[in-house]
Amino acid sequence: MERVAVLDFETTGLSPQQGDRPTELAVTLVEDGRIVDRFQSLMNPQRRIPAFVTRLTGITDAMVAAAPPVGEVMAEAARFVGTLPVVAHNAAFDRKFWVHELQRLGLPASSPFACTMLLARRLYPECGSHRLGALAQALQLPPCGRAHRAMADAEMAGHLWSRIGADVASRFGVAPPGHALLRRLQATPRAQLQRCFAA
DNA sequence: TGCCAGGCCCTCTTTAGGGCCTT
Repeated sequence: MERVAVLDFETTGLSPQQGDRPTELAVTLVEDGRIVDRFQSLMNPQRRIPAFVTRLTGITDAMVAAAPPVGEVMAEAARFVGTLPVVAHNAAFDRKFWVHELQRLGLPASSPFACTMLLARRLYPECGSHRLGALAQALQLPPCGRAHRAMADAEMAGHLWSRIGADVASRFGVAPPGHALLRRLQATPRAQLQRCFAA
């Protein structure tokens, strides 16, 4: 499979439009089913992290106080990702923070995003939950450490992306599918999947 | 403590409502 950048944000909340900002970003570069490179950094959001988010992620105000500012980390991450296509779990969430922060810096943010959650809903409807951790358990993906930390989740999503590619290749009898084909698949109603690959 | 937003998907739908998923 082609090289992609799988990313995961930890943030102060759900909406950059409401003032929420990233506290941590991890990126794994995945190629042919393997993680070939990694980027990770905490960042200082310059606002308090809600208590329930700290309970969820383990990331505290003290941890990010000593971290570089968001803009510095995002610029470095953008260089690391370059022109690679991007993958994330529930990509709509990560994409809005990626675009919002890069636009603040005046940097381009036009990378296409593929979503492992939308793909998993189509490919694994028998899974009761399509949360990242539940999918990793159901599909017996390799263990990745503490959930809800950026690198663990980026690695987990990378393994899920590789598994999805392998399953699409075997289920539909196609060569290892690329990012563009899987983006087309994630936007195709389940009942039309066979037609998608026959095209 | 649990909410915030927003896109997707399913159904008791389609001129809508509610659950899932991300932090």
